[in-house]
Amino acid sequence: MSISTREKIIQLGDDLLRKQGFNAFSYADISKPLHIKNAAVHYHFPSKQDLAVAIALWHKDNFDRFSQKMANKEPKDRLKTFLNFYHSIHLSEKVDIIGAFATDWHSLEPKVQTEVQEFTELVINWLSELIQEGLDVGQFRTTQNARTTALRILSSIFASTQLVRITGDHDFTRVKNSILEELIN
Amino acid sequence: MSISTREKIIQLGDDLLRKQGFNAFSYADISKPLHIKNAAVHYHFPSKQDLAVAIALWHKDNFDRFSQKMANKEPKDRLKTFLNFYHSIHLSEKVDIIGAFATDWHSLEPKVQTEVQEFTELVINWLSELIQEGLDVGQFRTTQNARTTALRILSSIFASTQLVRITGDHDFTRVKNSILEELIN
DNA sequence: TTGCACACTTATTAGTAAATAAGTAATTTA
DNA sequence: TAAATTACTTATTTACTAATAAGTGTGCAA
Repeated sequence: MSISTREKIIQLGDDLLRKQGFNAFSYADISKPLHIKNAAVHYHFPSKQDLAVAIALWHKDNFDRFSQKMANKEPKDRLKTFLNFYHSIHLSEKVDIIGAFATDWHSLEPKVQTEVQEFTELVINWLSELIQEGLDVGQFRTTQNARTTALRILSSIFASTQLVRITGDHDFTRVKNSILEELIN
Repeated sequence: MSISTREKIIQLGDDLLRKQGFNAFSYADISKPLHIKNAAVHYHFPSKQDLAVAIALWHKDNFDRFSQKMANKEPKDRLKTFLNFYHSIHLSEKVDIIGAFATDWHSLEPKVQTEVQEFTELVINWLSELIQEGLDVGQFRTTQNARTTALRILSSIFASTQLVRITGDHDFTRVKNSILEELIN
């Protein structure tokens, strides 16, 4: 089962969005590497905003699969896998999708914003539950409530994918380790 | 002493950069509100990259003045003022300049990147010193070293200016308070 | 008073952007 | 096997982009 043109466009669009920013790539940047014409991209995604919606939905689907796969693991391991996932984002020179959408927020149509909002809440809720569970079983410690802790972890780690573009590699590992050290008993 | 056209361009450029993103605004977005022609903007800043350099330098100058003004205050108050400054960024619907530059990093020329790097190190060093001082006088507590704590505070607070565009207002105050509660003895 | 720098405007260019209409070949369905 | 449907290409349009060349008026300096 080979990957469809539609999927290739979404994946390349996601790549460009997170490497360059929503307003820094064009349909030509997608059509050329795929050896198709710009009109073919418009066939699958009439407007760039439609492509943005598809990218957001793709992330929701991926995250759903991810959280299902993690469901039976213990909180500590789920958190580590989550942070390792961000490490791979960093290594591939991308930024997190939430930050990429957020900085371009005012150039996104409502239909895109809604999908991004739903995806973000998905991630925050998943993190909050994971933290609450870790607190309940005595694996984690924190003086804050679960959602606040989730927000701090999420913001720290996704900002790091941005910050290390400026300050360099070593700071990513620093932040990642400090999140684990601070939380895990 | 009225504000010069050059300064007006820098300030409006900064505003647009942080509200819309570097690739989402044009010289027309600057010239129109200032009632000048697009060529007048090019007179002061031949290329958009030159404008970006000027914006970065402007932030460095501002931060220098800010840190001088704060020099005699105690660590706790310096940190609170710093976080309040980010609160005002959030209220004006902008994102932090570091994140704005970071997501558009690959569309910036080396001369811009260098200025942004210097500004960012300025902020991180200032924060690190403030934290170290707070630890020394027993005002703060943390299990991490000063730079790591600085990175976590900076990333949390600047990511929050982005994140709350998606999740809404209340989460900013949550994160801000949690930074203070966690650190201050 | 002249000449020259400064801060612009007028006018234009070359390039790129997203988007669309119309056509085509291959596959699927009725 | 005829008629749709799918997945494109060809060709074009409209709009906007950063950037530049050449000109203009104002004020200061020699």
